[in-house]
Amino acid sequence: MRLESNEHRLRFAPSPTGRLHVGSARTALYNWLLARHHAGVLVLRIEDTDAERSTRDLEERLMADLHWMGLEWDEGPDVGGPHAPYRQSERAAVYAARARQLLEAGRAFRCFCSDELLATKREAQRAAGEEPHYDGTCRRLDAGEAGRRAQSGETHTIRFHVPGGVVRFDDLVRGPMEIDSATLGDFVLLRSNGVPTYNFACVADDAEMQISHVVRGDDHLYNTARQVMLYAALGIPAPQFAHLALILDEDRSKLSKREGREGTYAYEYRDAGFLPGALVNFLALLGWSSPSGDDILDLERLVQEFDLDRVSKSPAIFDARKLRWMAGEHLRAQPLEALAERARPFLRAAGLPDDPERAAAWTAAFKDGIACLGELPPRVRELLHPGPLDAEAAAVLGQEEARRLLDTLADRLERVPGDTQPMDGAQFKRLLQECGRELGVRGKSLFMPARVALTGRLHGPELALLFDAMGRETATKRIRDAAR
RNA sequence: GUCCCCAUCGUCUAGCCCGGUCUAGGACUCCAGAUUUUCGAUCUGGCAACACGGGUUCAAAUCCCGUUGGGGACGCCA
Repeated sequence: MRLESNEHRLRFAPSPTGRLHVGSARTALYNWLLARHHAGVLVLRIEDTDAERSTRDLEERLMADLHWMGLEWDEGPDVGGPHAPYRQSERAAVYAARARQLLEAGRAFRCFCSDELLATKREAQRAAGEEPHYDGTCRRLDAGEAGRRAQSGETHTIRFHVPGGVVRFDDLVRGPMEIDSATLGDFVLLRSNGVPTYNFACVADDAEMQISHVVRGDDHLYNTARQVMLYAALGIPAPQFAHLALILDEDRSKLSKREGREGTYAYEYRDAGFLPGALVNFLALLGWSSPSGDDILDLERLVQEFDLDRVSKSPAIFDARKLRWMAGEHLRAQPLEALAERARPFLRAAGLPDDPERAAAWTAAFKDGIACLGELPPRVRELLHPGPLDAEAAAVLGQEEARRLLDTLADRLERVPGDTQPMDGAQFKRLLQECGRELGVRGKSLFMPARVALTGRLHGPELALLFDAMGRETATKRIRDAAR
């Protein structure tokens, strides 16, 4: 049962009460990275003690979102493992045993205070400018008497008897921490329905599952103090803790409070066609930096370089612009074929033809200007069905010289039989330049009319790519139409 | 309100632990130029920060204290 001193057993312990949040995604990523970096183990534990809000469906989505990011776990509810079950709702016996242990040792007590009474007291304390917490009423009850009341069916909770004094622990990112337990108050271990609370279940499970490092957001700092006391009372050595500074929204509030706003959940990035490696890369850099100073890092390098010693103590703001840039970089780093394959579902979903060749041509044409695959279909649609010309574009085609050029070009295109001599973008470009030479047109006044004729717009990808993206037939027709 | 945490360009950060090499480096954004075809693409260049006040020291972004600012926690949620 003893843990090897340098063995790393990490865990990610989400509660299935919502989709995977980007903040949680980062926590999951850091845990995963640390486990992989140290050749350790990652445990996925489902903290579904909140029966009201937890659902199996959300649990599955959570796992799907983690998988999308490329994060795998070694032990968990789906894959099993030596410490199964990995769902807290299935581990009641573990918590009951621990609670009994604490009760018998006099480190916990039964509390018969009602919810309403507690709420009233909290309000009063708050109004008096005190830190609102449990006032210890039932702690003074006689244990035997309390036991009898419980026996007779009186509803009660089990609270931990906070011993007082200063709680100390060494945080791997923050250094030595000291928290005065007087600011904590006796907290609930088991609810009146017998279900454990977060802090209790967490400690019982981390201990049982031999977790060596707990890496989580620093909104848990006070919980860690509670948990450290629990470990002590239980006579179990505590794991090492590392508290991550939170990710903040652009308005500097906790990111996880921005429920309902765009870009809050991991799946939104998947649905928008971001490459998972891009989100992972971005999240990794929100609070950690590579010793190399590089920004674009793939999973392999992340695993190789990641460690807690370069994790930042100060909170980071989620900068959607930088993510966009980074996503584009990852997109462009993909081989064209692979990217086109990934693009097909997005084309299909947009009601566009999704055959491999056309997908490849479109992807080639537009990949430089997009950050995610979801941005591809609108561009393809516009290519297929150009809108009306704006004044500036119309002016380009209004030029006499441009018309003559396009007319010549159209003649050439029509003269070469398509089936015997297929033509690609590069050849088209040569043909265009040939026409230009004959008519004495070059530079902007050569390429711009062709661009407008083909797309109806002044800006866009390179002409050769555009030609390939629409195909010879369409291109020829558009050049001819524009020449009239 | 009480307690805790944090503090380098607008943003992510390097440097801070082991003071001098920092006239503070990189990246995103923005701006300019270049690419004798455009661009939200590419390349090059530029703007831009050690929150403030005290110490300590020959010397402080780096160490200490305070102020200010920001964030978090104060549940039978996690």
